[in-house]
Amino acid sequence: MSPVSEASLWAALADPHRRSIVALLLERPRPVGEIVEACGLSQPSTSKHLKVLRDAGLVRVHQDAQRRVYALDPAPIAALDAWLAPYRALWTTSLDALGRRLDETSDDTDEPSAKD
Amino acid sequence: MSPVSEASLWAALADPHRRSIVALLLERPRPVGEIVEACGLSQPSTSKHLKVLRDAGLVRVHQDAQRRVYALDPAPIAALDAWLAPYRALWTTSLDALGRRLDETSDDTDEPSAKD
DNA sequence: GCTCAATATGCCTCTTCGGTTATATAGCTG
DNA sequence: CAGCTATATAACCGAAGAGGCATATTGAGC
Repeated sequence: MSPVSEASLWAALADPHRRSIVALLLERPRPVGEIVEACGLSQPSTSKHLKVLRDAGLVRVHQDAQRRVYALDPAPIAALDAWLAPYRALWTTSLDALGRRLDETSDDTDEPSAKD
Repeated sequence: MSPVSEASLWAALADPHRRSIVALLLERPRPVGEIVEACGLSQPSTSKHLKVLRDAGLVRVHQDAQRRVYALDPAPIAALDAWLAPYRALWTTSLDALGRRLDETSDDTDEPSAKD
């Protein structure tokens, strides 16, 4: 019944520009032109990103004359939240248990930091 | 705070195999061999995925003889949760406000619920 | 020190993805 | 209907990513 696969949801959000768009639409629905301007991308490129977001079910379109107004659809993000749920226990409930786990497995003072 | 870029976190989780690995490690820390078997991938490919996860800060390694035992690190996932926070309001607090928004912009009848 | 076991890396290929330019479509306006 | 505006789609290209095979590395055991 799920109209969109979780895979396409992750794939959609993997791109930083698309996350920006999603963030923009969190504030309020916007027509394409506005998104183009805000993102600094070309119009075709933006349209493609919007298509990916549409296919992932993350946004909905409302046609208003020649304008297409995009709005966020919360459902897929809620699905993300659901995916996250089992992990949330790691830093809320049993932080100590995990702490022990990491502790006994850390010999490695490595920091993968500063990649990007 | 987060030593690793959000971008690499998303990129890491964008791959379904890597999400599988993360899910495996949620149950318990595992050596590479076990992950290889569970994922059905080749050992080199698995090692590469593990490197990506390491670079994203999602996993930590504990060397045990020749074995490398990988364990989940909750911090980056907590960061994901933080990212999600502003959106969470969409389906918890102001569902009605958003409902109106979607309503007036709906040309498509959708169903929530989406698993992989 | 040699060999085996476990894991990581290098190299190569193939596909996917994101961006660009050019063009098509649809609605408005005169 | 002509022309303009707003957006989508197509064709193309270069870059990145994921998988496979072969090989390097490292620790253990004899």
